[in-house]
Order: sequence, then structure tokens, then C-alpha cells
Amino acid sequence: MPRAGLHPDAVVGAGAALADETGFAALTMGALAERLGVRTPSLYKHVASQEDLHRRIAALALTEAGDAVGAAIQGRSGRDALAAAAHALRDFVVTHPGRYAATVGLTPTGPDDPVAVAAARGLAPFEAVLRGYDVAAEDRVHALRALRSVFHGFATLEADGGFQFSTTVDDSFDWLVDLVHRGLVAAGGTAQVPQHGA
Amino acid sequence: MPRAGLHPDAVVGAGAALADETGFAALTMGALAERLGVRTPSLYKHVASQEDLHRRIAALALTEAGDAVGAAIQGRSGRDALAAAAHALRDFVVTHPGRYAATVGLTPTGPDDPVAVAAARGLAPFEAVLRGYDVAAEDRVHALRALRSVFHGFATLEADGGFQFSTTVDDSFDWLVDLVHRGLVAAGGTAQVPQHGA
DNA sequence: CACGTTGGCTAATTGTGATAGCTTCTGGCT
DNA sequence: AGCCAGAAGCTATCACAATTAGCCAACGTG
Repeated sequence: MPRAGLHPDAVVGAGAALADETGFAALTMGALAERLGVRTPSLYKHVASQEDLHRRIAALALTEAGDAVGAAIQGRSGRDALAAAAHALRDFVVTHPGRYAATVGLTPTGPDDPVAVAAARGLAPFEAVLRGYDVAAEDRVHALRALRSVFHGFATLEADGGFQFSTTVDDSFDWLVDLVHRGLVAAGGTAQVPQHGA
Repeated sequence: MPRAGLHPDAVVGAGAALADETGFAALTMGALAERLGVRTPSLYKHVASQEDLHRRIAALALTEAGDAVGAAIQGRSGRDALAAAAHALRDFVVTHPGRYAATVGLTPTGPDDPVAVAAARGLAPFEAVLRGYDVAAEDRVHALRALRSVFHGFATLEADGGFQFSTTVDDSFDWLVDLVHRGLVAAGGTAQVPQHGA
């Protein structure tokens, strides 16, 4: 009997893909095992439990999302960077709804929790975006949380089909980005001319 | 054997309370039955399924949240109304995390879905808040969605323990409210548009 | 007080997560 | 080449949660 040659990352990756295709709620150990051509208990050789699987998928999603956002803001700053970051995140969530859904409702166990680490990494590009605005040092945490709340909120609502007139959702998103931009500019009192790394 | 004298609303109310106390994930039919002093199958005389229960709890939460926000903005307008509404919603989510968690991940089946109706009702106070700002008629939908995204995002992140330094979360929230306020004011053009781009 | 309706129960089914313990493949070492 | 330890599968089995079927007792109404 030949071996399937699995390995934790393969299981997590397949789980994330399956969640994207069939919905996070349908991500059952049995379904995942079937997709991998293996019996259910075999999965437990690679992940400790379903919750462990969820957390690993969440960490993967946060890392991927952060990388996508990071790539999107390359060479941009100020409002351009903000818009690029926002759209990159939204695109990621729309394209990978299942794995992103794994990230909600997770309480990080501590600062060394892989989920927390991945979340921090996913947040880094947004810190970079903020550097294009004149936000006081002591307000950086608040501004970062604001960005997170805004775009996470919009993305999850959209992914859950929470907006009724789907035709205008794109416009709403652009409007939201503008709202945040205006709020950030006004926060500094001075409009810093976008200059990356300045 | 005396009857328990249950009734759908009692089941939904108890379910919401149980979810608040033990977490939405722990809201099992068995646990709810035990709390009501009844056997599990008896619940099915009052709710059609667990999903039905979830939807009813969600509708209850949205209605209650909307009422709380509506009460909070009485006699206020402009920035005061915005701040009052935001804090009322946040307080509700913090106080009733379980029932609010029931509202995420629900796709309304149609415009007559009780969940959709309750959501619309819960949104009404925010429309009222927006009337205190000079937002163009065609932008009202966008502005409403923005408010929803912002405060829903913050509330869910906070409820999930997603913010690391809990001591400053209150400040972050106030800062977020200010950010939105500034963005809304600048949207109308009535107030000081900061020297963005000179 | 008869009686239909309703609300509760027990019993049983199904699906899912998880563990135990056996077996077999694989890769390194002699 | 052949041996052996450990990893990676498997079958069998539990536990537990949701749900349904079908029975029976309590309640309200005539």
C-alpha cells in the first residue's frame, strides 16, 4: 500500500483550498481526508485536532493576505498606498473566503501563538501605509486598529452577503477608502505629501 | 408530570442568554435543553432546527442592538449622536457577545427574512445619525455601509480578543469614532477640509 | 367529562471528531 | 543486502450532537 506522502503543510493547504471552494463550515475532517485520498484518522498524524487545523489555516490566510497587501503597496504611498492595500485585502477575501473565515472568532493564546505572529505579519503592510500619513506616534496603535476594523468589517460583511444591492458594493468600498483617507489626513492636521519612507 | 410551559420566544431568549454566558460555540441543543429543564428533542416543538434557533437569536440581537442605539441617540445629533451610537453598539456587543456572534456569517435568504428585517431595523438609528451630516443623497448607502463596516469590524475584533493591549482599546475606539467623524464632515464639504494636497 | 391539540418523553439514526492499537512503508546504518 | 526504529497509514470503536419517529400525558374547550 503506497503512502500518500502527506505532511502538515499539505494538509493545511488542502484544507484552506477546500474551505475556499465549499465554505468554511463544510470543512470537515472527513471531507478533507477524502480530498487527500486518505482516511479520516490519518489526518491526525499531521494536525493535532480540527481546531489546530483551523488555527493553521488562519495563520496561512493572514500570512498570505499580508503578503498580498505588501506586494500591492510596493512603490506607492499616501492615498495610493491606502487604496491599493484596501483593494488587495478585499480581493484576497473575495478570492479566498473560506480560509479568511478561519481567522474570525479566534482568540490568540499568547504573543508567541502562530496565529498572533501571522496576524502581526499581516498587519505590517498597514503600518507601512500609515507611515504615509502624519499620525502622532501615540496614535499609531489606534490608527492601525482603525484600519483593521474598517477593512475587516467590510470584507466580512461582504463575504457574508450582508450588503443588499450588490451592484453598488464597489462604489461603497471606494467611498469607504476615501472616508478613511479623509479621516487620516485630518488626524494629522497637516497633509503630509506622500513620500514613501520619509 | 407538569409541563414546562415553553414557547418559542422563551427558547430563543434562553438560547441568547446561554450564548452570552458560555459563548456562541457552546450553544448546543443539549445545553439549552438542560437550562430549560427539558429534554433535547422537546426543543424541536418550538424551533425547527439549530439553524432556525441561530437565526432567531440573530434577529433578536439585531433588534435589541438597534433599540439600544436608537435610545442612545435620542436628543443628540452630529458628532454627539455618532459617538453615542457607536458606544451604544459597542456596549451591547461587549455585554451580549454570544447573541451578537449569532449575527455573523448569516446570509439572509431574502428581503422578507426575519433576519433581514431585524437588520434593517437595527440599521435605522445609523441612518438617523447620518442625517446629522451633510452627505449627498446618492452617497447615503455608502456612508451607511461604512458605519456598519467600521463598528461591526471593531466590535467583532474586540469580542474575539483580537486587540493585544487591552488597556488602550477604549482610546482606540474613541479615536476611531473621531476618524469617522472627520471623514464624514469632509465628505459633505461643510466643514474644514484640511489642507489635503494644499 | 370527552376529546382533539399540544408539549413533553424515550428510543433510535446519522454524522462528525477523536483515540487506540495494529500494520506496513521508508530511510538510515551496519 | 538486510535490519530496525519511527513515521504514516489503516480498521475498529467511542463519545457526543443534531435530528426524527412515535408514544403518551397534560391542557383547554365544548
